[in-house]
Amino acid sequence: MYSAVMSTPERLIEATRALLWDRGYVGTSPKAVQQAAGAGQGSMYHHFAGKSDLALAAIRRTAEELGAEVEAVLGGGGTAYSRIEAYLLRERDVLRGCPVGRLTMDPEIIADPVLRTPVDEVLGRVRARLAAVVQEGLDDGEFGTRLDAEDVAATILATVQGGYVSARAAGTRDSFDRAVRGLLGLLAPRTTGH
Amino acid sequence: MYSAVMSTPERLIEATRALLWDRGYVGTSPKAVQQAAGAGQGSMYHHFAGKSDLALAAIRRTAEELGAEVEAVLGGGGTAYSRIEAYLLRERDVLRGCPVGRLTMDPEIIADPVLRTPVDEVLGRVRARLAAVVQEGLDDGEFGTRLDAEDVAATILATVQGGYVSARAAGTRDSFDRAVRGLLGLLAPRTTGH
DNA sequence: GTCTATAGGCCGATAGAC
DNA sequence: GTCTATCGGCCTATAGAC
Repeated sequence: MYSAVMSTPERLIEATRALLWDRGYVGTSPKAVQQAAGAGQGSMYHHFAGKSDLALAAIRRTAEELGAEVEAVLGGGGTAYSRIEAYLLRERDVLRGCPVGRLTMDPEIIADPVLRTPVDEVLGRVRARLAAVVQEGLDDGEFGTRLDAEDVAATILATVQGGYVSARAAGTRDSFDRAVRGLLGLLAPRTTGH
Repeated sequence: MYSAVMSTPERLIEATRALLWDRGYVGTSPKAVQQAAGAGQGSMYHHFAGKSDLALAAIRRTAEELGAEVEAVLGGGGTAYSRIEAYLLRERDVLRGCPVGRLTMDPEIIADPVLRTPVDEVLGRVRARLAAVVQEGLDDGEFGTRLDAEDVAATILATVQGGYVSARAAGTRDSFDRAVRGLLGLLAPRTTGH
């Protein structure tokens, strides 16, 4: 139940965001949204055309928020390695998973270009931002040679997204943390050679 | 609709496996299973106690199959690197995602220990198998030094699971392939040093 | 803007005939 | 084993009063 200081549309969007995160699109019903938002049936349909319209507003906001958070971490100062480390180690509710990545498992979202687009766009932006940082690191000789920045960026994003999967399967964030440590180990500047 | 040469329970399990893969647990209804299996309502409830019982049979079989496939690839000959490469490059229906990993996004599966256990177990076994191969590679000096085999194994599994997420978001397998290439680049024996 | 009433259909399951 | 009938409840809206 969201605070009454928020407008009804606001509360509906926030309730939908939380439900999409936890239960996905298929598992989220208008009725559940209304109850969580403290709004009536007629009220919801007055402000939004229907379930998919409400989901679109929720997804857009979640995507926007994620994009801003990632930019805040990757746009900071320090070496490329330290910024990637900061991205990988940033606070996460690991067992809850990624509010955006989770949506890719929903067939109805993947099948609908309107709903899929914001999901595709943020993940694409995160990947591009990671690639830029990796490229900086390559230019500065921070990482091993002969690496492709776009490829490594895809690996970093995938490690995070897949880390959630492992962690949720196990019921503990342990495997997420392991995956991140493993990746950092592979990325780490090897000053001693081998 | 599954071939009539299969018994009714067989057809029900196979239909459930396909639906769980594509639509998840929440998105899979007994009615849809019956139609796909060509079985009636009463028939389904005669062979299985209900939706979760049927899902359990389906999940167990899918998990078993995945475990065997992974073992076939990782248990083969060649260097550790080449076996990991074979695992990463094995044929996959990338846009369909992982039939096991997908289930971790289902709150009802994660919340039910009976349904979650087979999911947790296979992914755990895959990770352990990967770790053994990585350790062999470390012992043979194939990889950079100072790496933890368990951590790297978690990274490999996560890259695959997360690769599916990226690919489904984009609607193309491209980012999956990139993530894999990036990981192989990071793992690659660097004979030239840097 | 919000409410209640109503709709047709699916949900997951049970009962009992054949 | 498989069938049809039936269940209470939820799904996603729509309609129209207030």
